[in-house]
Amino acid sequence: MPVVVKQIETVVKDRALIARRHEQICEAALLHFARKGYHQTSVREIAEAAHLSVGALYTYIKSKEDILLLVYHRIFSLFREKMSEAMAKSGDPAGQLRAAIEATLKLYDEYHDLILVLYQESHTLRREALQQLFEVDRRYVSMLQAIIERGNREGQFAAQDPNLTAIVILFLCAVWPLKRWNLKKYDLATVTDSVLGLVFNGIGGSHGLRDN
Amino acid sequence: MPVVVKQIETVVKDRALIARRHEQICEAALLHFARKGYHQTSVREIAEAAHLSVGALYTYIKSKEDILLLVYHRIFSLFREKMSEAMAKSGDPAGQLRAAIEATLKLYDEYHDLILVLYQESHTLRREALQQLFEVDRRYVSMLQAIIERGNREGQFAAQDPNLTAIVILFLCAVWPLKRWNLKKYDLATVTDSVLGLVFNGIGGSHGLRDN
DNA sequence: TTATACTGAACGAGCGTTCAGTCGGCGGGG
DNA sequence: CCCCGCCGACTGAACGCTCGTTCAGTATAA
Repeated sequence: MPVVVKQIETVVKDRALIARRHEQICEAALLHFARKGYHQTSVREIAEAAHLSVGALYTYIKSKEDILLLVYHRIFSLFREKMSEAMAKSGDPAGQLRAAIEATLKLYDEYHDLILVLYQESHTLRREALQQLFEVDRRYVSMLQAIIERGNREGQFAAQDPNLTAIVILFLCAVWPLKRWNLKKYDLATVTDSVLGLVFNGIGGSHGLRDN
Repeated sequence: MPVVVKQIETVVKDRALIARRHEQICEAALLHFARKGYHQTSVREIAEAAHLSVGALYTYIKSKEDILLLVYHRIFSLFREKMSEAMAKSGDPAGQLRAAIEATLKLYDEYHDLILVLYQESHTLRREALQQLFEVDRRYVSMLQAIIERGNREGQFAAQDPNLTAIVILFLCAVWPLKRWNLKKYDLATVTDSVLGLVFNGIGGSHGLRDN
């Protein structure tokens, strides 16, 4: 569902048109960002890929940075949606954690170029935009943290610091998009198994995780 | 020890001077790259920070990208040195793995801004330079991989795919520099403990998680 | 006629890069 | 011993180019 980013002031009035154009711009930008990065793609290129003139583009954004914001907001809304639905499944903490990790990896797989841009270009954002990004990250961490804490209470887990563990596990999922170039010979399922193996058993044991 | 990067052609003749200047440039560049990234720091800024004029700077490099290469080569030689000495210690695979992870995290701590630049600006490099980077990465992975394979043979570890596991573990160490902003309240020792805990025992703690 | 969406040439700033020129120390001829 | 010329190291104004951004103008539909 298209989302109008309210922080971005526009000249055009029609709300539906704004949303449609923002989506066009987002997709066009992502196409280039993933290949060349933010700084090496020009506004002209984005405009062309979005089937707009430079002038028209600038009636939907105030500056180039707005395009990056647009892309980031797309990530956020996407993840909010997908993650919370993945978490709501199994009641067992171990099952929930497994589902969360699987969902995250699947998302990272589907939007790997987006994640790459997220990690590589975050330092480009202004303080205000960065705070927003941190906030979203914190929310995902606390989702995982809640699961881990429950697992600890029920004796399934023994994590010393649930917050730290949540951060580390979430980061671990980013291997797939960030180290893609040297994971070429593996597929999503294999990497998922490896990550789940490490999280649940460490390096010492593999007790047949995928038993379905 | 200063290292002359032979790939970079220079106008100046004196080898020792080149090495000294390259080190100056490296440090100056890193200072700015860490704060603003590669694209947002100008050659003028780097020259000033290195106490050189723009013209003098260009007698030690051929283009701006050379500066990034210089920085990368610094990382490589540093890591080659430190890692191999850390690996050569204990004979026990578990002890070796632990030493390797601890050494990596300590290095990542000391040069966290360098690592950040490495991850954020790698897409700026030309194909040739990228291949070099990959090669170095592969070497570190295979160091870890060898340890894991030995641990498997001796029954201490049970990693299904040692190569994949090595990649994942090495990546895991990058939480510390890459997620620094939301690990502010933790210190190196705590994060090291957490990473070691996850690698050796998983989330289930020392007793380990049995099948569901 | 007017409001709205759009066009693309033009602008100015900043960038990476170059080069004509300066400086200082060293060596050999007077 | 001095002086001159040379050469290696350095200087920074200038150049050309690309970029983000703007705006006078066009098109269309109401």
